[in-house]
Amino acid sequence: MATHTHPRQNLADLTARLRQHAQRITGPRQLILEVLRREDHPLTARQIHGQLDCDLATVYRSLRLLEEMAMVKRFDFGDGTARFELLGQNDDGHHHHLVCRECSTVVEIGECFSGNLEQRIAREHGFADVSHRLEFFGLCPDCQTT
Amino acid sequence: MATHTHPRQNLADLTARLRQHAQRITGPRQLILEVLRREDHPLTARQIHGQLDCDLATVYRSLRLLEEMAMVKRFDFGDGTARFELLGQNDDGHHHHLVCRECSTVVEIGECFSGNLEQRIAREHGFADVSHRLEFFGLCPDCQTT
DNA sequence: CCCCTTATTGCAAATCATTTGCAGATAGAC
DNA sequence: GTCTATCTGCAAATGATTTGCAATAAGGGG
Repeated sequence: MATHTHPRQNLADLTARLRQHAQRITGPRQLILEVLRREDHPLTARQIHGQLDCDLATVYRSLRLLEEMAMVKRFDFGDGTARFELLGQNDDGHHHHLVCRECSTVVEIGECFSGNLEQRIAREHGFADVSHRLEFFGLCPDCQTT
Repeated sequence: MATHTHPRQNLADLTARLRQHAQRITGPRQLILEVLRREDHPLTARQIHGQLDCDLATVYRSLRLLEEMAMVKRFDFGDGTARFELLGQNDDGHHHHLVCRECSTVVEIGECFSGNLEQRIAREHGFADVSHRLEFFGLCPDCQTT
């Protein structure tokens, strides 16, 4: 798959998708979608909350809802804080990141190793429905001089 | 406490490595090493603590110390709880796991995709010292029927 | 061995991310 | 506008992990 730079989706589409799932279009939910739409990096619940004017608990609840309806995808960079990205209409969101160990800059990685390895691993161990989580860590150009 | 059949390293070696780092050989630390040595899958701090008789905080502190001196490796299965495995003398511990989404059974995966992808990603984005974290998730044989 | 210094432990309280209970607010159907 | 199930805000609860501090023990020196 090429890079998964998801085309900016307009709010109307987003709210339409929300409505499809028989959920209410509330102020906080629209605001959260707007924030996610304008950023192209994974954001933490706290970062999202910082740009909004609603309760943190509501942000968490909304993100969970949006995740369940496949409108956002949760990523885990291993620092104990979840990050969220908006998903395109027919995007399963499968991609990876390259994260700077120093400044936490995030680069999106479109490519992924071939599914062969995954399938072989599943078969060898009798597992079904196998997926994977892969993230890269390193020092970004800016942090290498230090 | 039963001495099991897969003790890869003896306690003497482990304490020697501890001593090399000018750290004290305390009861809790030896006990933690014993527990890790007899298991061959990653354990949470709480699980380790359950087999011991010392404070949970001490387990966390010891694990952190052992991790810093490269005697144990920390893994993150994305469930918000760190797991730890004992490392061999010259083992960097780089390997992956296949985790059952239902029962959390863990299978160790020896192989890894070629470093080419990692190197290309590093070069393309100007990152240095790039590493990766990769874990597989699926349904183990036992959980497929249920 | 005993002593002494310093690392380490136990315990309780503190953090941090995230969740949950509940009463009051509100979106959307009628 | 009314009505009702869904939300939201707020506060308190969770669960993993960390930290402050006084009491304790490890290992070197005598």
